[in-house]
Amino acid sequence: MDEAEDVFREYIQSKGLKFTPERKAILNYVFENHGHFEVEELLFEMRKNKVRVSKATIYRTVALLVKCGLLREVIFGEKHTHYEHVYGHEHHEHLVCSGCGKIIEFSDERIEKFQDEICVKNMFKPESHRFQITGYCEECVGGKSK
Amino acid sequence: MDEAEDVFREYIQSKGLKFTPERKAILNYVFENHGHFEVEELLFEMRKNKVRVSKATIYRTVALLVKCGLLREVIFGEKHTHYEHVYGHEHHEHLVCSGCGKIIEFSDERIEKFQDEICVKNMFKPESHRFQITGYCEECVGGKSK
DNA sequence: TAAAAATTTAAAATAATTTTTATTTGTTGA
DNA sequence: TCAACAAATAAAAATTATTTTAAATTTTTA
Repeated sequence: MDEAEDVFREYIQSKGLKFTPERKAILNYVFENHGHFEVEELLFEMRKNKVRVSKATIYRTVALLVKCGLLREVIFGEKHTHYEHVYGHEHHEHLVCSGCGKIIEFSDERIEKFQDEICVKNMFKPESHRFQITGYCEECVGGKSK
Repeated sequence: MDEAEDVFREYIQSKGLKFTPERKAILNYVFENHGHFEVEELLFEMRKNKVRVSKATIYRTVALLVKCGLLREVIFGEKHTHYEHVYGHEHHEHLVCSGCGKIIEFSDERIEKFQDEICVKNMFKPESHRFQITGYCEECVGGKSK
């Protein structure tokens, strides 16, 4: 958590921006209270604790956190963006249950090798990848609501 | 193309829906003129040829085409949904260039094996997957505009 | 052909996100 | 210290993609 703050602070400063109380508060909430989250949730969580920041500031700050590599966007098929921690978590992929919305994380070193192999073949310089499997989790198999 | 129409017609009828001229026209444009496309493009293309259908109808029809397995949604990191043909194309994954937006398709049988292995391990019933690599294509490496 | 059902259009509504505008805060230097 | 400049904020308005609504039209069926 403190180290995440260092990374953010450093990024902020390198861009000639300011490490404002709002940015600090958002960073704290992002890294103390959530795994995957959405902007709306974060806002709600902060409001609940009487920490008042505007929605626009959250959107702008989260964008900064993505840019400096602390967060990444994850798209689960809903209309709004989900975010997850990059800092302090090893890279992983997702299983998304269409029944109950549950997210199961998994990782496998073979995926990176794969990526490299494919990129070499296509003369492509990879920056990131996303592997996502959609289907039904154990509990939802059988009573498939969709 | 004709076969795609058969699939659609069959689906439509199996659901007790109607194979209207609008639906037929949209199907034709989807399968004659496009690889990847967006609703807005499709609308534009049809208007250009004086084929008049409302945007709402396109959205509704495209959703039907997804449901019956002729199309699938692909998310490239933009705010609007992209669609691609499933019918007549084998399954593939995407390399998305952040520089110029180019999409390179690739496929590899190992990915399906992988999926199955991971799903068994997690007691998950897969329905679909998506593997996408973001980065820079040959031409864009060097002059990285982002 | 009349009545019911489904579909269409166009406009309004919605949802997520971005932009604008006026205000606030922080900093700088005379 | 205080004007003046830059950056950041809140709140509201704007935007974009998509969905819904309501009214009109088409199709099907009895």
